[in-house]
Amino acid sequence: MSTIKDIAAEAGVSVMTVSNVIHNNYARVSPATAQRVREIMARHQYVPNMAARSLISKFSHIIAVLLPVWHGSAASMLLDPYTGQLVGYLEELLREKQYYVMVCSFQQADEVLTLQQTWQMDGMILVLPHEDAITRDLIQRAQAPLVVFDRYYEDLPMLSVCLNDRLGGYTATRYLLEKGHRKIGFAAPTIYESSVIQDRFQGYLSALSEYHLQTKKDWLFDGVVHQEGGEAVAHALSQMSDRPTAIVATEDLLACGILKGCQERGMQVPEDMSVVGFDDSMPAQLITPRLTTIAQDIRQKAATGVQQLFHAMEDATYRNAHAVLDIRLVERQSVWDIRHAGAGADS
Amino acid sequence: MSTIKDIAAEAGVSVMTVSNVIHNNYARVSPATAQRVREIMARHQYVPNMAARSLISKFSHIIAVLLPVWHGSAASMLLDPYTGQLVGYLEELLREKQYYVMVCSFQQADEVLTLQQTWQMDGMILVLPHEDAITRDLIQRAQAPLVVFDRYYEDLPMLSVCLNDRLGGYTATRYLLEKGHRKIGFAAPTIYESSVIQDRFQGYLSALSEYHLQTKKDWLFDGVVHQEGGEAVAHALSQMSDRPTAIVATEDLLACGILKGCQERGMQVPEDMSVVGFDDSMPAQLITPRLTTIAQDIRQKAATGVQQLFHAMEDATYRNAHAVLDIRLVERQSVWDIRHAGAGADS
DNA sequence: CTGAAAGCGCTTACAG
DNA sequence: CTGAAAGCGCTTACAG
Repeated sequence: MSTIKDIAAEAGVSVMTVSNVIHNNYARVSPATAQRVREIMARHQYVPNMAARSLISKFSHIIAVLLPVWHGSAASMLLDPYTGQLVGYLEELLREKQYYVMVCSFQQADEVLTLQQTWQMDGMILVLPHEDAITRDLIQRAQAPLVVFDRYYEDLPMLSVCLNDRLGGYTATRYLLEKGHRKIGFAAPTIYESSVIQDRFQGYLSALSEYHLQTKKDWLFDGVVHQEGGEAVAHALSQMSDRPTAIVATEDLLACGILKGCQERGMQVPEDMSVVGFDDSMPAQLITPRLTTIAQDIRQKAATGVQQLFHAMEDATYRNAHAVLDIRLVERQSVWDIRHAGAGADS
Repeated sequence: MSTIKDIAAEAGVSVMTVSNVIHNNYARVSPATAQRVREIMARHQYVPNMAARSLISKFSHIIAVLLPVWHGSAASMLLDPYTGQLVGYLEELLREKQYYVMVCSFQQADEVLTLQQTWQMDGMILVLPHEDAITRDLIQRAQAPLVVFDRYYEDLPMLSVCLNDRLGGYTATRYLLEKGHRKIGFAAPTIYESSVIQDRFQGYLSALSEYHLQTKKDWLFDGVVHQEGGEAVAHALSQMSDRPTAIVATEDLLACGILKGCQERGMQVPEDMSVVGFDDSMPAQLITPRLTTIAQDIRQKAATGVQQLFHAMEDATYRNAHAVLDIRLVERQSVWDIRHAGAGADS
């Protein structure tokens, strides 16, 4: 609870000398004085007050991790294993750089702008962006550098970190095609509203077209989220006369719901229904059969976003950059090889 | 970016009048003035600077959510579905009360104390406490109200929110006994170091003793965490000559790992190995068979902790309270009824 | 190498 | 009902 003033008094120097010691301005303070002041600070367990520092220096070392509120409840977001992990890595990386992280759920862009001003936040990170309108609004009106994960807009200068989602959709679909599948469906929380899902969808379509195949309207499942969404897809599939033999799902939990729902409706998985997921998050290893999925390196993704953010905080002209990270297919057991009645894959 | 000074100048009043308008001190400012000032603030989108406010008022409205770093990596903590959900609810509840939440991973109590002083944090919440030594140190040296989830020490004044863990362990075990099981094992991340797990273990033992049964050293699995831990348990079980027919696991993910590991080693689940989990978190519904588990109301738990915290922030004498929340058994399909060869449970 | 002074944006007694 | 003044803990030019 001691202040810079107390330290200065005890050391018999001015407060500005103490300040210089704190900031290691060696040019401005003699080694002997520095040493003495440092000892006194240690003895008093002196901790600088960030409020005072922030008030005068205009930066706070606070980074906001922004969590959009979906469907009225803020709590669900960290339940999502992918988001939880991403936020965990972000905290770890930011802390290493001596920054503080505030997690803030929000519904409207205005709330974020207010928050940013309230604390003079140095930067912001948006994960799991929901509605386009709000996200665009935020990007355009943000008063501090903002990095957006998993969404981009070509017509807006912005900092984004995405996967090579087109390749992801393509790779998942291509893999199914190579295993002999010709009737392949696609399931996503929202096919047409998110750039990322749109890209995965385009990848899916382009893989199909390489085989001169087309999708079928019935095989497109839009607006399905998490396990419940997947189970709804399974229900729809079970009712279908001309059923696909495989589904590309844009989220592991969704893929798991499909697998589980199909099993519970008497289908064999993967024999009767193959599924490829996305993310390689915790549920992928939990489900039976273990999920074949498009994996991403979440730690690297977090690190890339943090890099962009710090670059932007140092350089006011750096306000438009799009990082596109690699994906890779992780083969497990959720895809049936229908060319010959062999097992899907072993791993 | 406008300040209270700008607003005051434009309104032709003193800054203190503006301050009174902001704080709704109706006794100290005429309605007409208040109205005029309010309009000007709205037009300028005036947002008070918390750093300045905090500097002078000694409180910050910041609550720290403290995440202990396990095994060197900070990121894993939010991966845990229970923790992720708890943190999500905490953020939601604190935000409703107009508080800001900083998530901070830490390794030593000192880091937390420094952090608290740095930002003059009003309160702190510790989830997922790890080592007793560090946790006790923190409790004793904290300079602001601290609420601890899922751990308590009887010899220390502290604020804690736990489950009725003894009842939880008892209920899980008793349920297995009633289904005819007589050889029942127990698996936990750490049986002897955590008060919570110790309570569950006591509950387990007391249910056994009601049936005049004892546990066996081989059937106690200590130090097993998450799915990998569960798979290690399954491996050990598969090698065992005198194997238990059921396991009480103190964490859903651990329970899932046991189920999955047993399946992969050729056992039938639940026929050859029954499992009861703890938490009723997301994995419980994902695994096949769906997990019978001791459920807790995480939202209520979060709310109880927040209540304690605010009580403590308002009343400096409130520094010792232990909330014990109810549990309930959720019957699903992971327990086999071995009295007659019927199915375990239907739901 | 060291210090006195001004000031960041706000609130809190104290006067009127 | 309204204001002038002091000050929270710190940093930033400016002098010496």
